Amino acid sequence: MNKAVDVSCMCGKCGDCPIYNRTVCRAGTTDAMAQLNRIAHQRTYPRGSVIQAQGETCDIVGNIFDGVIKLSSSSVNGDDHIVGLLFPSDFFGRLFAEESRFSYEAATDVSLCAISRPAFERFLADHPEVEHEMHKAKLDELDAAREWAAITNGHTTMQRVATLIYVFSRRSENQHLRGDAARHPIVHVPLSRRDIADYLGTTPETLSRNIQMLSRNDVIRIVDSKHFELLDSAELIRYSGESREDLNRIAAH
Amino acid sequence: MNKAVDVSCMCGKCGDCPIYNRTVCRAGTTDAMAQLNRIAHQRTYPRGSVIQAQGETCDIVGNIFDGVIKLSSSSVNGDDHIVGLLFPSDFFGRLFAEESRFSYEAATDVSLCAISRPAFERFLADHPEVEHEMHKAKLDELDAAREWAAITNGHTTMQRVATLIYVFSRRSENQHLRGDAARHPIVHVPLSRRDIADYLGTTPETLSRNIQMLSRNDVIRIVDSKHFELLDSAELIRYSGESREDLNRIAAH
DNA sequence: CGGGTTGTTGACTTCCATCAAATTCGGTGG
DNA sequence: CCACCGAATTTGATGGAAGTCAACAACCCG
Repeated sequence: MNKAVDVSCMCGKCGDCPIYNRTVCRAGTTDAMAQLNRIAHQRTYPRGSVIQAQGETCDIVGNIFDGVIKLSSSSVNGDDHIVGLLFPSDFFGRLFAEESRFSYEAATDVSLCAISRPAFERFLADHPEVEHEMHKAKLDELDAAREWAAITNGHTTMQRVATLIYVFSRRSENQHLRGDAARHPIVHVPLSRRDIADYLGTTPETLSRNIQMLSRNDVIRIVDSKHFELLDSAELIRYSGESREDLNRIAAH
Repeated sequence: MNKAVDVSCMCGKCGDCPIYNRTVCRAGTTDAMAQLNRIAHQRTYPRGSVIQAQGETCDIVGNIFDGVIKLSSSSVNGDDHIVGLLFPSDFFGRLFAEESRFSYEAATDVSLCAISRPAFERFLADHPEVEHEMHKAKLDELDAAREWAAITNGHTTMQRVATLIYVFSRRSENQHLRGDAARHPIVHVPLSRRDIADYLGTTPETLSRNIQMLSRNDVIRIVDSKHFELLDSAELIRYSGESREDLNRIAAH
């Protein structure tokens, strides 16, 4: 197998690309990356826009550059359920399928590297070492999806809420904290209450009650609707009903 | 890419293999299959035995020949959740990972073609066209897992029960029906009530109540605890809260 | 023929979805 | 800058679905 070379991302402006060190961008050789650069292009979507609708033909795939994409399935009755969230450096889109079973929607403003699906499939056929990396990443994603399914099922809403906040606290850990280092970390959850509720399989009302409860019990402080100060990490873990190790494994994604 | 040849299954006794026409056994060339035959071997597990424990090193992978494997995640409190079921011709095991996040247990007596994981990974490295097929199969599995997660979340227990029975009715459709063709189909659900409950994210008690309810309303007739006569398919679909098309897509797996 | 497992039924309680109303927030134009 | 509007969030009150505890029946297997 060719040695992977740490080269530029396929987005085309890779000097300052923050996500260059993952899956696709890491596995390919310099030649492969050059090839990718020719077929990839940057795009942005405003919050709320649909990148790929459920049941439509799958046109594009790619890497998320910035923002959060929600992967959701909506049934006939109008109530939809979010089955996954995609973050920067995650791959989005459905390879090797004509139509998408889920919709990909921008939960925040999103910018991404897009590639035409057929073009990327041809690229993968030429570069099995890249497909191998994609395959491994998908196996991890499958494990994560199942792990999340196990959580949303066997647990109370409060446990799910606590788990979510903890996972997001780990995710935003390496970002700049407001104020001095001695302060408690600020957790940023860039989703609306409705989106969080859809992800956790509950309603905005019940979600709000649980968040307020955590606040009343001094586990978190609500800075604004999308920012929480984490006052008592150990207590949050207790509310989640999971062990710290399990939580960290989930957060690792 | 090499042309796929419709050859024998890797289990080694392929003349009468009932599952030869899927993923691995279909994608490889004759040479590849011969190579597989050398490293694969048949094995059987009695009902209830653990094929691969959660957190243990992943030794073996392979194809299921007969029986049902449950893929479950158990938390510290002892309550475990079934995150997936694997049927004949499904691939089991976790490639490219040192330890398994889930346990693979025989829900019924199981016989399978087993291959050492490292040996199979070397095989895949030599045969990218087979890895490509594995990759595609996993993408389908990921979709199915997410679809199931959406079902277990947004729906009532009765809807989940109805969905499960319908899916199993489609699955056992091509098997021999008892009695004459005019009779209603017999649905075989080879799982214990506890396993079904764990899969649906409920309790044996609630599950039992719902099954009895379907029986009282003449949707099904309970032949014995694992066999149901499907009296009114349309009514079952109504109870499931899904459209017939969605159900069939789910059943297609 | 017992004893243990599995499945069913009943009574009670808790959690959460629902409906409804109040409040806050974000943006827009005066 | 402030007033205003609509959307998002929070709070309150209520009913229903389902989990829990407990007892019982059916089944399997030695």
